[in-house]
Amino acid sequence: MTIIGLDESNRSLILTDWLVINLCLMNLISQPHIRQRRKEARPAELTAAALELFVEKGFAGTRLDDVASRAGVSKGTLYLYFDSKEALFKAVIQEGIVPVLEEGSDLVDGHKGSASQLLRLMVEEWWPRIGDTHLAGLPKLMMSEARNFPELAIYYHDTVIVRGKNLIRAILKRGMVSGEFRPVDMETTIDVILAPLLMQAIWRYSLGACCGTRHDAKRYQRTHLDLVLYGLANPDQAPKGKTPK
Amino acid sequence: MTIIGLDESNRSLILTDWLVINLCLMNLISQPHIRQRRKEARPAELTAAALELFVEKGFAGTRLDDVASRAGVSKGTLYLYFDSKEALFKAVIQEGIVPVLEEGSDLVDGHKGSASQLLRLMVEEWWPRIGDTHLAGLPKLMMSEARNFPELAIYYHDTVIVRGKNLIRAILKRGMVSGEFRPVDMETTIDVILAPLLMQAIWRYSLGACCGTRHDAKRYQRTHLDLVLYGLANPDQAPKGKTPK
Amino acid sequence: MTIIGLDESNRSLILTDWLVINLCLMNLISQPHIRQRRKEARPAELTAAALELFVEKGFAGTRLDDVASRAGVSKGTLYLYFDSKEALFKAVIQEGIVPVLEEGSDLVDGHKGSASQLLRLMVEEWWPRIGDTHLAGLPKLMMSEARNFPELAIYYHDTVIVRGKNLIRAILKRGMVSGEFRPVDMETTIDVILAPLLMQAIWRYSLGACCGTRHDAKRYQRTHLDLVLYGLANPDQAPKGKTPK
Amino acid sequence: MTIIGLDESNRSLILTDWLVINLCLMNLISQPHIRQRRKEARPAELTAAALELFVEKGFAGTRLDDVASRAGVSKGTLYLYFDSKEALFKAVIQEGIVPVLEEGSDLVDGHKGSASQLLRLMVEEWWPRIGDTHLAGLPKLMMSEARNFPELAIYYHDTVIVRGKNLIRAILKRGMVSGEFRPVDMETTIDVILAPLLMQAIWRYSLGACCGTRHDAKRYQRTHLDLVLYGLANPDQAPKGKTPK
DNA sequence: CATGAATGAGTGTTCATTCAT
DNA sequence: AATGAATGAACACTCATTCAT
Repeated sequence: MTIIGLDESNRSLILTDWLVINLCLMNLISQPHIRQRRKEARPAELTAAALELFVEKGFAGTRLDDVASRAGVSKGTLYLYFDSKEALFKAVIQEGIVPVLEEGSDLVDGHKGSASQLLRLMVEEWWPRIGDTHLAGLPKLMMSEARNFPELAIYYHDTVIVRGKNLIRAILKRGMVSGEFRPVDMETTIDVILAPLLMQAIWRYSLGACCGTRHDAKRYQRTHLDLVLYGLANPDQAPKGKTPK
Repeated sequence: MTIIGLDESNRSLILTDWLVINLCLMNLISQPHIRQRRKEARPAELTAAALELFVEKGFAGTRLDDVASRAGVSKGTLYLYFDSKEALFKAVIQEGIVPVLEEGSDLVDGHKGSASQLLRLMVEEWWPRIGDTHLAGLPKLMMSEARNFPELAIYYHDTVIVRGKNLIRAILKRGMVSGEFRPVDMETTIDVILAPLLMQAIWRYSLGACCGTRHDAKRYQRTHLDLVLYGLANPDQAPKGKTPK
Repeated sequence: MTIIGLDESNRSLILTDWLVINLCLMNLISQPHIRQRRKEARPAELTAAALELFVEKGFAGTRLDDVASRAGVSKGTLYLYFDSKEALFKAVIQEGIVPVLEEGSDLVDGHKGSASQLLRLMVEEWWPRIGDTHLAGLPKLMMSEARNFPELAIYYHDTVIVRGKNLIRAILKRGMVSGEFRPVDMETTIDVILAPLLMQAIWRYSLGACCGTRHDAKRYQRTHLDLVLYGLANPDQAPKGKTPK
Repeated sequence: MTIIGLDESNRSLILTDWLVINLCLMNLISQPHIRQRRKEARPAELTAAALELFVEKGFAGTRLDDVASRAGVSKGTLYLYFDSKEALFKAVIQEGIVPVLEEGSDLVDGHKGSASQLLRLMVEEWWPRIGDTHLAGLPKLMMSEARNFPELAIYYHDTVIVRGKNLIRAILKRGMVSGEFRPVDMETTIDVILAPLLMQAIWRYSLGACCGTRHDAKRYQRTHLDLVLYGLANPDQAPKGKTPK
């Protein structure tokens, strides 16, 4: 196709042109720029397709044929970019977790208001940036496959979980220092606060996809925040009878 | 059976006869019992083995050979009791969910004290009865495989999830009626309260099994309860400055 | 069951009786006469069941489970009488071919009338004695499995085919000697005469069992005989314009 | 395709260019052709191998491993072309029955001579075209497996048997109309005439393959024709004392 | 004798991986 | 770079055979 386009604009090719062409063809038809652009997009297209299928069927239940055809390429092509199914899996995980936590960190560092406001901000931002994204499939995928890929699980843990918890820890610490939050057991509180967020993501890609009584994400988060902020509120300081903000 | 019939029709046997008979028949009778017991125990042994492996590796990743050998039988034997891998999976799920929710329901109905105490009781009982059991693998398994077995997911949802939520709903309703809990959005609150429990179980059989910074279940639950009860406490009623019990 | 019947008629058993009984039981409950009779019938019941199934599904396609349950026994019992599936198959063949050819031979030897009449008699007797019997399944079975059991095929060939051909040969010879039949190539004629009989049997247990436009066996045989006798009739001798008898 | 498009738009290429191109591309083009040819030939190679083995061992007794290795490929390759063992079986049957009956029909329609000659021609042609071919295994295979594949048996019946009988019927009708043949029962006569042909094919792939006293096909057919034509000859018309031709 | 639970070798089928083009 | 035909190891499932009872 490419070649046809190329020669359609050169109806009077002479021998030298042909030699050039042949040289190109001998390189197994080297790809012009349009292809080039796609070529760079390929890995991302493949991991995107793979993410969806891994999340849906699990690692072992996913066929590379399906991944390839969902990405619009042949199965062989997949192996140009990934050495094995496992390598693809790892790429899916690693690609999925890179970007977001940086922003969270910036958010925390740059924030000027109260810890409550910051926590609210974090939770509210989590939904559009992760929870409502395909990225939200990652937690479910990682939970499902952790024991089949322990090293990867550790990597995920250290890169995502630990850093996510760091964000919450920073907020809690700030709130407790300022007296806005009552003193609580730090580490377990972090887990308890995060659990509903994670469960929401996991649910969405598991039971929620089957027997979904439509889930109102916004309401769920509002309730979550409400409960957590109430639960953290320092009774000695906060004005009584008022919802903590 | 034959033997039983035989002694029922001979009521005039005296002790010595029985000794003779018993000695003679011992190797005809006693071993069948062992066999019998084994035969009846087999399905449970197999589903137990299967549960462990399904939870660990996922459905597709589990080899029936492994299930069989973990149960101490050959692969063929497995097929005496289950028609297919899928049938085994379904049996694992169904067998796992039968027993516990009844007790929960009784607990709620029979409780005399405050809603807070009841909620505390529920959460505290959940751990030894489910969370600390192999049954706790079920949520993780179901989350992982829901989309591969949608009908089963619906069954699980209706049988376990819905009924579990009913328990919490009953408690919340009681507390809100009595004024012990402040008014909150019922349905989402239920989910938010349950999420940390479920996450704890899921975690235990996923990332927790790999990168477990030893998880202190008791402390986690104490914090969870603390946060929830604080968060639900009715500020108009509860004595200020005091941790809700 | 047997035992129950036995002790129901002896409500006042004393010790010695019990010793006798126990001795019997130690022999693993020796079988009374009713059983005995069945015991002798067992092999025949089993081969009968096996014949049907082998004919229907072929050797490899037949499950011993099915054979046993069609004969009303358990699979283990089958192995009390036959060492292996192959042994059962051989028994089926051997049992099926024993009886009939003797009679044919007697028929030929004792016959006084014309060769035509004898041939007609043979063909007509073939139907009720073999063709309309389960035995007619044997040719189909043997054809199907000959190459899987060459030695058995040779045995069958020598025992059935050769002897069957001998019968026809004797008749043809007699007819040719007497001038009733015109001279023909003996050996191939025998085959050509037998072929429709065999095909009829084979058909019945193969395509005829599926897409049977109801097959009128009598008419088929009449036509066969008619064609053969016409075809063999000696034009120099037979009264012209008259159907040969 | 690319290459073709390329040269279509370059009509001014001269011979030398083409030589260059051909040399360069030779290893890009010529080998695909070989592949292509193989790829298209594969199904036929596979069904050919399968036919042999199915005829020899029966459907259930044939291992796909053997089919594949007889065709010179691996077992997996077989599944690129056939969905299942059963699909392969059906392909074997369907592929085997397509071609020959058309010719027979043409033969009958175009024939000018006597019905006897036509019948002789049909029978004589049958041997080199079918009887002496691997196709002759089909009847044996179909007989053996009819009851395991009833729908296929019906298809075979309607496509092969019925049409084969139509050919004979047409000949008989012609001969009876012309007075060449005496009046006989049409339908059963067809069967009786065909039976020796079919038996010959079946025999060849069953007992004949084991205990073959070498079978003289030509002589067998001559006798068959001789007997049939004598048997059909109209005594009112045919010159007496003369073998019908 | 009779049973049927247990076995494990064998086979149909799938699918990750390779490689010639 | 891309394809897809080919491979073969792996696994679900079957069934002839054994054996404890």
